[in-house]
Amino acid sequence: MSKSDNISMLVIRRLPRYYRFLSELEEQHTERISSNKLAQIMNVTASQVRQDLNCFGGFGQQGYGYSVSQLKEEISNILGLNHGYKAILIGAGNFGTAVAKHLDFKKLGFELVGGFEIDREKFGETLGDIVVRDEAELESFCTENHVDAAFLCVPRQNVESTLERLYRLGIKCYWNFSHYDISAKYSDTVVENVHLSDNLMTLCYRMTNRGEL
Amino acid sequence: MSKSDNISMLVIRRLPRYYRFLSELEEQHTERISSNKLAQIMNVTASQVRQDLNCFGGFGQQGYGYSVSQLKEEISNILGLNHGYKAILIGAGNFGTAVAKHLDFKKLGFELVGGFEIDREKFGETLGDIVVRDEAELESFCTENHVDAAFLCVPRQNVESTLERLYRLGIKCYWNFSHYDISAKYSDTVVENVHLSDNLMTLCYRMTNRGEL
DNA sequence: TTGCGATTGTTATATAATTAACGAGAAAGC
DNA sequence: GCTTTCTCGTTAATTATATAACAATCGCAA
Repeated sequence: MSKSDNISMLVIRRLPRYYRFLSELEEQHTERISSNKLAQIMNVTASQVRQDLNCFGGFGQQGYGYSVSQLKEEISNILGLNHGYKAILIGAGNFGTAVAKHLDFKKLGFELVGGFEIDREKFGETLGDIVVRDEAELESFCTENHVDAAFLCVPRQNVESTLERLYRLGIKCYWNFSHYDISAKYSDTVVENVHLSDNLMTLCYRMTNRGEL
Repeated sequence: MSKSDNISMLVIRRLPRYYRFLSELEEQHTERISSNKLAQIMNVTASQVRQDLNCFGGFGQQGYGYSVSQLKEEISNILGLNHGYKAILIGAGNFGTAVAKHLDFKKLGFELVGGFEIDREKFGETLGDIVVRDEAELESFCTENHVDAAFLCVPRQNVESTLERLYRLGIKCYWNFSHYDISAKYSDTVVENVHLSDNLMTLCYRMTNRGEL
């Protein structure tokens, strides 16, 4: 499928950004775009745009540029946004709720199929498309329903035990909101972390040392 | 203050992670740690640990290693976690609420001093330490109170106008949760983005291509 | 249908980041 | 107090990433 089998994570992490800008261009009914113009809008170099895209194939045409809709489609395929991976939400607290309600998972390659909580007061609550279940039902649910990934929105002290249960159930893909490093512990997993605290500390650093920018 | 004035963002972004692991070590009453052991726990190389830390100073001692509490303190100072920057929350929807309630800003270098919303039903609501105000009061509030940064939790279509108002008020440090690229537009700002959609798409890619890991 | 301007894909170069190597200095044991 | 072991700080080597350069190719106009 891909030209090279060894594509840098840096390139991968830029793909959603390309996708985002291409979506905007499409909304504005722009049909074609050159690497130069795209680079200008995105505040990067044209070289990088061309080289990034060429990791996956020659989507452009000399003298013309790239077709916005076609390129967007290609990136969507590369990312696998059409897969509709089945995901469950673990933890329906403030964050879990916000995540479940806020995002359009269908457009992001996923389908949210269930949510689990410890707090019995929340059982039966509806969050977007899903219903909050008793966390004790996790095992039965996952054996009856195919689940590809878990969105971890539990407090840090509960992560390790939850993780062990999920791992035993064969669920090894995590979107991790908790203040805990999964990847440092389990190596055969796929983890994307959203470490909000880390991110905010970085902002703090940059505010403190902003003279150097 | 720092040995070199040109420290890579990659190093900076690793600092909160060091801080996190050092906090854990401190909780376990570990007094000293070698770069080797720390690297092992964090799943990185010892070389990187030593070189990262040495960007800011020689905090260790040959034959001994690093003092956990001292090193943690040093990193805290480097990040500027003691500053207590005054921040306001823009948008008290699902995400804004979750962010305001969930995080311990004091420990992260900030103090949340106000929240603003369009939806009048939310005016007067309490979120953690703050009260939700009418967004129309933004200008008066910011002239009466010193504000260093804004946490942007508004939907994408409202970002641009909000941003313009904040910028005019002299607030140029943003923690951005919206699906929009500030840094590509304003250059004299400090922005940290939490692009959840981008992050989830990356997870999707990695699940789709996990054979290559 | 021919030629010119535009823009890609790709190769070469420059820059940055990571890892390895090692000398110097401190602690701990004898 | 001497020696051995540890472990840092730092410099050197390697690897990875980003930028620049340019030939090949295509649309478009004359």
